[in-house]
Amino acid sequence: MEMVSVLATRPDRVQEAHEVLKQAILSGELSPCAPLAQEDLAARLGVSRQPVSHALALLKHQGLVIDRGRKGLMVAPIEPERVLALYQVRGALDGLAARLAAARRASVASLVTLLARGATASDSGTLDDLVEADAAFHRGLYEASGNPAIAEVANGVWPHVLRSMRAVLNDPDYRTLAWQEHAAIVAAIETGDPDKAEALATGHAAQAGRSTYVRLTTDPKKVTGTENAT
Amino acid sequence: MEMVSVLATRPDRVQEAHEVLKQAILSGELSPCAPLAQEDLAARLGVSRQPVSHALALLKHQGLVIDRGRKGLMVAPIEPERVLALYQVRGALDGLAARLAAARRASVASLVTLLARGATASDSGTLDDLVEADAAFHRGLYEASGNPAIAEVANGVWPHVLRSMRAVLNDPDYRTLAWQEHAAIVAAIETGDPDKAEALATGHAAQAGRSTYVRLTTDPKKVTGTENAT
DNA sequence: CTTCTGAATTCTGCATACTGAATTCAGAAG
DNA sequence: CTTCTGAATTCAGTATGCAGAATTCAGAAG
Repeated sequence: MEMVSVLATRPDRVQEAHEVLKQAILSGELSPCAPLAQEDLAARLGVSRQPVSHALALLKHQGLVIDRGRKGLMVAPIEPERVLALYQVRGALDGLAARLAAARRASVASLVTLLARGATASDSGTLDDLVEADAAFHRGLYEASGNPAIAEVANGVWPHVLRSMRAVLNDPDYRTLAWQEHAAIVAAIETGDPDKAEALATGHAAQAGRSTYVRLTTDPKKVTGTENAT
Repeated sequence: MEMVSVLATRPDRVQEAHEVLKQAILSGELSPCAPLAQEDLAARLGVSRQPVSHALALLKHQGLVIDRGRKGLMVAPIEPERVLALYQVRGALDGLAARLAAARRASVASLVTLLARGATASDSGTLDDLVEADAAFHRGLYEASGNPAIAEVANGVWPHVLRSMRAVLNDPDYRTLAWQEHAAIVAAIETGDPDKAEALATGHAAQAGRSTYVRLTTDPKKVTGTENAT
């Protein structure tokens, strides 16, 4: 007789710290290159240093936090070249997902819904809404592929992408283009054209990568912030 | 005046535990579904439970270790479907790497060396040599791509691939085929044919994935072991 | 002989304490 | 005024200790 506490599931301090810190980094609340002192973070989160240490180790493994010589850790800087490289990888993953989805004639119902949400967010949403709508669409794409490993691997890439995404989504022109491309991908999937779907998805990522790269190298001030968040 | 201890670099107990446990899992020394008790592992490694706990958290994040209900953790089982899915992802990454390498006309000198090593290992090497030669070739491919993000992301995939690789590499016929395909990829890169290089690399991964899948579903005994290692 | 109940055992997660190293600041020498 | 040396401080890593939860085993009831 097992009493699996499906309810009353406590969020695990390590996981909680991990999530909070991750979000803080992704949202920019913790600026790139911001120093990360275990004691300080532990105090802010109301826990001891131990779970914080665990969480930082996870973040380091993810590449969101890097070793600063010996002065402990710091939030990883956003390097345009690295972001570009990651967008290329994302392109390969998106391409595979789109190809598989088209090949298996996956239902595009949920993707269409996500397209609608994106259109709405594109017009009258906050920046956070836009970012979330974009991420949600791509998650939907991964799901439509039927290959769960794609989403798993992509989970390691997206955090880095999200950090720089705010920069491009500020551009209304890009927003429109992005969702047109999203729609085209869905159309190709619905048609059942794997080659086209893959090409469109890969091209979309390449386009997004280039736009982001330009933004990052043009407005370096947007990513060079060094001040701490409260 | 900074005294960076480039020398006398102590391996960090957490990192050490992580590496040791990871290797133990990859080599099969720790069988799939083997229970992992912190105390036990700590005693074996001669450290306290803390670094072990950290290392296990990392492994869990990597998917090499999973939560067993409430009975702590256990070595992740090898699920054929999951391996197949991962091989598909690997194919996308390898394809991208090969494409980029061909497009930039990367030097194939190191890859040729790796091919030679593979041929040698294929004839007169141990299983470990074969696995290492294979992994080394693909690392070389990622490096030739000039995109460091590929290797980073692939690092998350390969551990899972390596776990099941021993199964296929036992087959002499497959060994020969694999290194023929490797050679073909290198040739396409040298020729500077991105499309061909990508297709060959993707195809190679697909082939390897299928072979592995067949092996795993045919000889389930090879991956169902439950006994502990000393 | 099977089953239910309760107590002991085991184990993980978290906190606190300690150690060792590295940075930083202060004071003295040039 | 600059620079070098040494001591204090800060901080990460590790170990140990504690508390909560769950499993398991033993004993009794049916």
